[in-house]
Amino acid sequence: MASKPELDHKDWQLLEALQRDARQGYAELGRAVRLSAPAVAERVKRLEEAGVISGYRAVVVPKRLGYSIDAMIRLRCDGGICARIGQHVADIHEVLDCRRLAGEDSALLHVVAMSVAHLETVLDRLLKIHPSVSTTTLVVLQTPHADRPITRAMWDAACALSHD
Amino acid sequence: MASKPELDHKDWQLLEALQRDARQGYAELGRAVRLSAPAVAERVKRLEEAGVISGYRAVVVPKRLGYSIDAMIRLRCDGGICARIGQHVADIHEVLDCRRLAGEDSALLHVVAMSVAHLETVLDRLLKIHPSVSTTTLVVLQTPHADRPITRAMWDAACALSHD
DNA sequence: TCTGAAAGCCTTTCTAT
DNA sequence: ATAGAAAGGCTTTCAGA
Repeated sequence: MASKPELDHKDWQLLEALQRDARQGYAELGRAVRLSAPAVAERVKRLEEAGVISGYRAVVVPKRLGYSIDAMIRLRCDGGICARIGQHVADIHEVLDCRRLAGEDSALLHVVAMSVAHLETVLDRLLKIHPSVSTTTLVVLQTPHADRPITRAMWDAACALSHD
Repeated sequence: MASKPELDHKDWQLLEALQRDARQGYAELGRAVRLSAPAVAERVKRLEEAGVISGYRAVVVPKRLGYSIDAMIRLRCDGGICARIGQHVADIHEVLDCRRLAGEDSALLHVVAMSVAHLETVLDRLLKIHPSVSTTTLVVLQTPHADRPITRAMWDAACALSHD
């Protein structure tokens, strides 16, 4: 899971281009990296098969669909509950992200809601998971950076620090 | 920013399909939603122009590039610093997400690192922003859900609750 | 692993409804 | 807002290196 596949300069260019716009075609990508379309298609397929690229997603803006509230919810709960937190929130669709943590909090959720009343129903559902569950809700005021791309510059700098 | 554009069933089908795989072509989408390719292209363009779709991204897996550590960092700091937290972390590329919060914490960052030593250098850079900055680091053990799609089922249920 | 060629399909634009 | 038609471009496969 944590291997470092050998990515050359063109692989990085393709990765960066596809993070910028996943709908670019192979011909267009090929022009950008100076490779033929079939060569690009092969490289991209290899990146997918290596698990470096896990998919391609349209980015949907919840605010534009009426979700005016964006919140992060810190959860504390018993070990057994937290170990299965993903299953417990699986059918609460307002939970967009769910991470289990080591540290002060047991888990962290990213939640969207259409109103304060709606947020309240989500919190109620979370508290109903188990009596040991308690929550701290943090409302997002702004998101200066979301899902920034992983770039070659970033990777090179990190490798220099980790020297291996 | 928080309007609810009228999305019909086919718009939702397109949104869901593009969240599943952003590289599908218009012809393929058209077959799925029973619409001609030009009609699909127009609808997708409208969703983009309405800001419902803000872009298309390849999902890159940091672990597969050597980033073995995934952490959430809670920040506390003076108001003036936090108001500009996005700028302050802009050139710390290990920060993939940055949100300013209302509540116990002033901001929350999603950070990746290649090693504990690397994570330490990131923390040091964060603390160097200003003397008022303090951090709480939470290491991610697992991510049962990441960026779940926004679906019509979810939206319908939410609208029923918010009845408007 | 790449290029180049070829077939078939797709995107895009335009027209008309 | 959609379908249909047409031109050009694109994807995909295959051969050859």
